[in-house]
Amino acid sequence: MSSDRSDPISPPAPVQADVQRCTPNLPGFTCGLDATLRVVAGKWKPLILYFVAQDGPTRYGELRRSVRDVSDKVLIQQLKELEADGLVKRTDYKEVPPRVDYSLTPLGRSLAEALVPLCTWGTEHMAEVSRVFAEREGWTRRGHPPTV
Amino acid sequence: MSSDRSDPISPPAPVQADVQRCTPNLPGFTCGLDATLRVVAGKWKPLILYFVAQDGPTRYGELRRSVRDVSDKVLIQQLKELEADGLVKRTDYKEVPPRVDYSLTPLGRSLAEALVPLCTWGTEHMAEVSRVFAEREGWTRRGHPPTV
DNA sequence: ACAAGTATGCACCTTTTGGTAAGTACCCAA
DNA sequence: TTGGGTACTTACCAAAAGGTGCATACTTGT
Repeated sequence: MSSDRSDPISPPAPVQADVQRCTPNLPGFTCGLDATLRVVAGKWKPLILYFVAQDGPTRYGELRRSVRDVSDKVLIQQLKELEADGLVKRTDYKEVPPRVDYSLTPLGRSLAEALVPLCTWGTEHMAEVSRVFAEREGWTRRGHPPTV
Repeated sequence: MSSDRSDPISPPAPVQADVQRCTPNLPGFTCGLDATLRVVAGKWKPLILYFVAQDGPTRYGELRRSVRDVSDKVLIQQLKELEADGLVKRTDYKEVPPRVDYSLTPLGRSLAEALVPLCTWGTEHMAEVSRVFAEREGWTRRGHPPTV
């Protein structure tokens, strides 16, 4: 027991309290962040939300062309999940060459707003991140994402 | 050709301009959101960032116990990536029973702050999300995440 | 002496995710 | 008639992501 754990080198213990503690629980998740992550997990979901938030009701084909490099299968699939999670609303106009569009529900809109800081952060630190990524690997860890 | 595209059913065209448009480009990514997502992608990364942001320098074992259900392999791996991306700093005290701790770099701290709205959103809408998830599937799509 | 804790590394394997390509049913323009 | 566009669906696959379990080297507690 000789040693106290007081360290010779350790930093001045920042103790940042600016980031609030998550509120624990509810049936499924353990904290807010956890809940959010489950809903936005999916390669294109944040982008989709962002797109629709910007453009308002968006037709499938339009979305398809905007979210570059996404395949039909996956786009549809993610849209379905977003719909099932109550974030987007699908409107089928029952027209003869099919016409469908997607818009955000109030819930989806609020999530899109919560994504803004992430977008801002990325924009502000893109140079740094870019540099780090560049020296690390052979780029494009896998055909890289869209254009928003 | 008969039809103008004015729709019979469409909603009042919300046109939400509150969500700003992403600033296009830089070598690798296409927008800020894209850049951010690449860095925080990983099942436990946001949680790790959040944890360390709250607790300050955190020892490996401590983190391991906090981020429940994560395996050593993956935790280490994600920590390495976060370190390589300049978000966390690893400090090895070179002591004899190994002692190491992880803390956030300024960059990491700023990201953690950008995550706050997501945490808040999740907390506020946990009930809704929870309900939807509940009726959808056999719960725990895969042993569910941690406690933060 | 032996179990446990410390911070990893490594081999192997399963799950998840995403992608490709083709098909559907219907319309319009060339 | 052929070709293109609309909004999907399905079957089949490849790759990424994550998990399990064992090993290391050394110390402390029992």
